[in-house]
Amino acid sequence: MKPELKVSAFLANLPLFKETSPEQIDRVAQGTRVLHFARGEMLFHRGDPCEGFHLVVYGQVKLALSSQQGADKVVEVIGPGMSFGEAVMFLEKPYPVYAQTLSDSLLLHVSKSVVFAEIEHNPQFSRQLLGGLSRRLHGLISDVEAYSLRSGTQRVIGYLLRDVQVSEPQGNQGEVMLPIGKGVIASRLNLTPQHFSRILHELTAQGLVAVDGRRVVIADLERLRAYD
Amino acid sequence: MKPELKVSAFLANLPLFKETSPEQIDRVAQGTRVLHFARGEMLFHRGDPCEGFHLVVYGQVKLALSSQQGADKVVEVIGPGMSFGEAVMFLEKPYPVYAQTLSDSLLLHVSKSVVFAEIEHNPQFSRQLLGGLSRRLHGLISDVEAYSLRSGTQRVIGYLLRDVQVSEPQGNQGEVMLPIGKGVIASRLNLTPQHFSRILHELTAQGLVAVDGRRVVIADLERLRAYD
DNA sequence: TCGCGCGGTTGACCTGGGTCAAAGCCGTAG
DNA sequence: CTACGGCTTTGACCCAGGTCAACCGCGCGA
Repeated sequence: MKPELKVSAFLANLPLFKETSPEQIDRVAQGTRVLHFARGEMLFHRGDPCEGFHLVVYGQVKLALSSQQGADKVVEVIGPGMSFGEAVMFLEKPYPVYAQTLSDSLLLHVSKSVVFAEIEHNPQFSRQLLGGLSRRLHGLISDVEAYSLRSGTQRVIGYLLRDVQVSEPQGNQGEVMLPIGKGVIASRLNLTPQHFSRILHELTAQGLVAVDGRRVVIADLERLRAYD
Repeated sequence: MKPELKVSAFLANLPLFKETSPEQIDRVAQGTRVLHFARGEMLFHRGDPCEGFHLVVYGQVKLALSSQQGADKVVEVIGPGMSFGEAVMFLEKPYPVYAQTLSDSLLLHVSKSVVFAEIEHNPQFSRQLLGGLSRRLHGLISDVEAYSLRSGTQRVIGYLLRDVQVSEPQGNQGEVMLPIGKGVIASRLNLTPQHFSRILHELTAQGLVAVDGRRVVIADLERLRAYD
């Protein structure tokens, strides 16, 4: 299989291109590179210029801010099927965050020029982009909401409830497999690792959850939702 | 002057439409209503469905989150020439924030349908929208950065430095006229009014600024920038 | 097998900023 | 002029969450 075909196939499977015709996908594929990164590699630093946007085929990428005091803050964790960096592409500014893989990852990089060309004569694509940016924006709004008017415990509960797999329908039990290390989740939730650990401990003490490594069993979904 | 002409004229003067042709503007004007609000009026509540987006001709609008405990959090203050609500338009979700005027305001409301129609055959317009959303997104990222890794004092300083008018070029003095009440600014910066007041007091005590009602004189721009 | 390193946990202590309460400080409508 | 209501400030106190430091436990490479 030729590399370009593989790229087209990858693109076609991504949500962003689900309404895009094969010919259009082929055009985009012309400006797309396949990238392979090992865990912990840096995709770009804050301040780097932006040449396009990224799509995750498999693996995980964290977007984070770093302050001069060495304290980092994870803004977002990007998983398979998701994209990042579109917004930066449309401004004349450098990246405001850095990006680093959390596990070995396969990414696609779509160049700025082909995106701009596609916008020019493909309204579907524009709509998809607008939808994607809007979704990200909403996510950030709810992050701001969480950071400003919810306690650490409430943020942790919110995080667990978002990803919970309910065991039986209408059941009061559930389970979450944490997809990433606890330190990363803590930072994502604006907590120190210590504080995160303590919150989990406290929830355990109250019989709401049971933690075993990365596996979190929700013992009382009802009470967890009602937590004030 | 016919109302539609007035609408077209308003639209033509807004940044969002600066690259848009008169015919296109006229089309958009078909789906645009002029709205007048007195200070303190509610434009929409959190949870309301979204029928289009808003543009501010004159006046000020705050976008804010309200929690059940009655504590509100101002997400953004929108001034003349700026728009809001575009992102919500592209999702099937209701407004995540509420909007309220901070002063008597003249707004335009552009209906969803005319925006979607325009996207269909006007790539310039799509690009403008993408640019606008991207700018908003960047703003939110830097808000998140400020909230998570900067102290209250640093956020206040950042706010002052963003809007400062330097008296003489290369001067070490400057001045800021606060455009809105201190309580609103405090909330915008994720501070209580009390804390905000104390910070200003502290900066005054250190000889960095002088506060007189809504007028803030920056006495030592140098040292204020270097504040750690 | 051992040792080392990293991610996570625990404990003790501290502080930035929130809370509650009361007192100015205007501007405006009587 | 006066009184009332909305901001803003001040003071006293408190607590969620951060900091510093030690420790644990598991996986991995030599």
